[in-house]
Amino acid sequence: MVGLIDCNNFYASCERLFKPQYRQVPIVVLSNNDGCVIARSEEAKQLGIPMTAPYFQWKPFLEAHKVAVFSSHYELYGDISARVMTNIARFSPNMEVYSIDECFIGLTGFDHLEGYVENLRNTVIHNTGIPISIGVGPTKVLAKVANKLAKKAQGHLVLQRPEQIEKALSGFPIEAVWGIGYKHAQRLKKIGVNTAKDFRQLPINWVQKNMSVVGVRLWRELWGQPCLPIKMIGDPKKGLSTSRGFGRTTDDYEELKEATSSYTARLAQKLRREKLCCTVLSVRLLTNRFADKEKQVYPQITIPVHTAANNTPQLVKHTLWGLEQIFLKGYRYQKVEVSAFGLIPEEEVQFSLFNTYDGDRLNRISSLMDKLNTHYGAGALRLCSEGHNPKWNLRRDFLSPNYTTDWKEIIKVG
DNA sequence: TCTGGGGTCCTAGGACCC
DNA sequence: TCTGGGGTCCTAGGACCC
Repeated sequence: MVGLIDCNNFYASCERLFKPQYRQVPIVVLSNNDGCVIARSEEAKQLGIPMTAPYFQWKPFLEAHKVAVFSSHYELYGDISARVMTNIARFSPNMEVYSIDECFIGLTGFDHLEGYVENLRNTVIHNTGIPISIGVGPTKVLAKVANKLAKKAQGHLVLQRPEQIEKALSGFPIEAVWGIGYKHAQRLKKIGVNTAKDFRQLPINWVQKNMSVVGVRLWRELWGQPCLPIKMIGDPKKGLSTSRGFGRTTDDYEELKEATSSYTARLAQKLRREKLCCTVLSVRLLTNRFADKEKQVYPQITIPVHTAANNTPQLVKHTLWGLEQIFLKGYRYQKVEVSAFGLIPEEEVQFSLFNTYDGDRLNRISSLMDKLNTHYGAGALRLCSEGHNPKWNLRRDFLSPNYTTDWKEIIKVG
């Protein structure tokens, strides 16, 4: 048996944790750049605010209904997440942290599951203040189903007996099944498949043909045959990327250069934090997909890095070269995306036969920059090519304090 | 003016090899 | 007249997730 635990309205719950005055009020949390709504408290959902509602469009509504608005604050959420996961870990030897607010636990061989998960739930809520829900089933996909149903019930649900599972699936909308996205849901509904039970009744050949092995695994999992194991050790990262909309569009090459430099610097920093070097970089420009009258282009380039690196100056040199190759005049761009692939641990870097750059020196410069930026604040020291006063710094107008990760901002009582 | 950002996995098709 | 077959690697694109 598998349990899926997730935090209810996680970001909103985190914001609420240290602000009792927001316990009963609707809360929304915005994406980077305060672009759109990515988390809502129960009260905000009741008001009918949809996920990814653009903030600028919904601002009047939010104000009218006195909805508390927060910018996303990943330092805080990451820290609270770690607390929740540490608490859960004590309840199973087998745990996969699936995302910042979700994890699977192995429960095979456990007795009295109902009571066990109820106790788990109460303990986590008591120790962290974050509300959670638990669903248990014979497979991951069924645990997901149970979890969704648990939210509507008393916070935990165990699906075990076949007739119990069948009943749950017969009322479970196909688009709510984990792994069925918008496209597949549309296609399935067209042929009369509206629930998880309907999907399970489809001939497996049809599923294989139309939805590949991914669909087949899903189908089997719904029949209680585990195809998705609990992964205790995360796979090594395949890639890292930094991408961000400008909050407007631009056709100015110099500005795109600054944005590319600045995003590459962030990417390099992320690599260094993870002690990884990359052997491949990619740069992509994107026009504004919402401007349907304008011509859309998404030019992209993949750039080899001959000696794996993670120092800022060298990576910037590569991405700026890439930008030069793909830049098309006459379009208004809305976003730059810089990614790193072919990641290898710093200590395993092989030097290229044709190595011509002074890696050591550049690495020392980068680590010095990291130190100074940690001390004086992000962006205190940066490359000239990042520009003087970048207009694409994150907009975070509604940021809450670093309650748990900065002594200066610790909450005061009394 | 404004519409997230960071990931994963799978497939098809092309290039290349012997 | 005939124009292999089996393999690998890479890339682009699609679909999905939180």
